[in-house]
Amino acid sequence: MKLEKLTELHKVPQKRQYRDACGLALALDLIGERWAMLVIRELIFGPKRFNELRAGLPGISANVLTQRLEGLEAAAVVRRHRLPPPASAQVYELTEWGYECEPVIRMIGRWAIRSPEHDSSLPVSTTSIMLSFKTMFDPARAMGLSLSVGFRFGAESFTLGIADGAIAVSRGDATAPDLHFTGTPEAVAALVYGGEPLEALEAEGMLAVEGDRALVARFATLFPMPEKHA
Amino acid sequence: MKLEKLTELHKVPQKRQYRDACGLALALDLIGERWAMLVIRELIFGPKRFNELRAGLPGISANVLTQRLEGLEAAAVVRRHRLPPPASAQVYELTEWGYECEPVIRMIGRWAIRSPEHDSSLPVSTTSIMLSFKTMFDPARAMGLSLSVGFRFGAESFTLGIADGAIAVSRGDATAPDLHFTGTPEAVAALVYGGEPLEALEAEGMLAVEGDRALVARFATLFPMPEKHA
DNA sequence: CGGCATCCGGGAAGATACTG
DNA sequence: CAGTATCTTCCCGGATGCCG
Repeated sequence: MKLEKLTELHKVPQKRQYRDACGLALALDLIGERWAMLVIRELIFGPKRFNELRAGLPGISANVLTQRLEGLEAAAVVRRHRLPPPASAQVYELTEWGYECEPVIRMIGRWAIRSPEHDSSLPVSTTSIMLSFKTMFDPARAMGLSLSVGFRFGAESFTLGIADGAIAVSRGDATAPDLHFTGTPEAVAALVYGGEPLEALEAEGMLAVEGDRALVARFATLFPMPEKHA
Repeated sequence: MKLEKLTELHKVPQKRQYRDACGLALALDLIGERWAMLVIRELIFGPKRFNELRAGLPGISANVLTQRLEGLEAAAVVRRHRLPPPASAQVYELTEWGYECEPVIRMIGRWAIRSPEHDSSLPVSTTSIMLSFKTMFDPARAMGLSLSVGFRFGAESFTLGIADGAIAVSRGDATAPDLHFTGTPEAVAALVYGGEPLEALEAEGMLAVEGDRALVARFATLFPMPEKHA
């Protein structure tokens, strides 16, 4: 072991902190590091394993993800479970308090999306697109509508339900959905947010739809983008 | 000019970005850098000059503040004004869209404050304490109450008004307030959030109060701290 | 494969000094 | 007062490799 290593043992790591009683400053100490909020986003719909997280966070490196998970665990935002053998893997899950920052995350996204910088054609994770439905849902446009929609992105599937002007999203296959989409998150985003015609996306093989096509059109209107700010 | 400088001119600065269509990721590109949200916080009650910002952000260095202001200006969150001569100074002000992230900032703080890590005895800026009143205000506890409160922290003064279960805060001296506090933000925090007795704070010379003392006691109950998460 | 440690290069943050 | 210039330190990102 080198000498510097020994001296490192003596100094407390002393994570960079704002040391401010303000709640915002504390929040930034807890979840303000690069990637931290995106890790939380990826866990919004339930526990994930290390490489599932990586898949939803293109560009993060393994060591940084490890550090973030350690930091979020220390902050009591994330909890780590060991799956029983023979799976011998770990899963990461938001704590109850961690789940409570979902409204915050949605509100930040809703604010930012009004920036002229926003480019909805960029890649998007499966969690992002499903979370965006909760963020952008307009209850007024769903008056009297009740439906269930299934989504399949590769091996992942989600269920979205709308009833009484409320929306719910969860992981897993829908049982007898009114609509079902199979494709990429980007294709679904192009349909709902980009105004791409369904026919074009189907023709390119980006998206496959089962269900009433008029209902698809209706569905795509339920998530209006707010106006750009200026 | 050194050779490295010349080569720097050739490479695009290429700010680190998430390049993700998710609104949250965009938000973090815009205001996710260290100190950025705290700069926004400091501007919530109106324009400030460079050194006024520094005063509310203990620990920030001048060059980092310069960079943040440049970044926030590029993101259209902050606007820079040149005051007319002879003042010849600049002020920084949130854009209309920038002001719209106040609810987001308050919500983040409200979430974070439930962390066991929270320490309300740490130093706090004048903006933080005044913003915290808007964040923590409980309309139910202010039923039937209508009052105006003045605050003076050194050269800065604020006015807080409560009426019809709503709260308003602005910069400037209150005209004929029901209560008036003179002292430090920390002393006010100790009274309202720390449960410190008014007498102790007055005896130590931390806080001077004008107005009905029973009303001070009532005022201090209007901002309940949420329970710690676990 | 999943998770973590290590090393390295570049760049952002922090501290201090300095200038118009 | 309002920033720049410079230097150091630390964090991030990528690559590699270890270990279960």
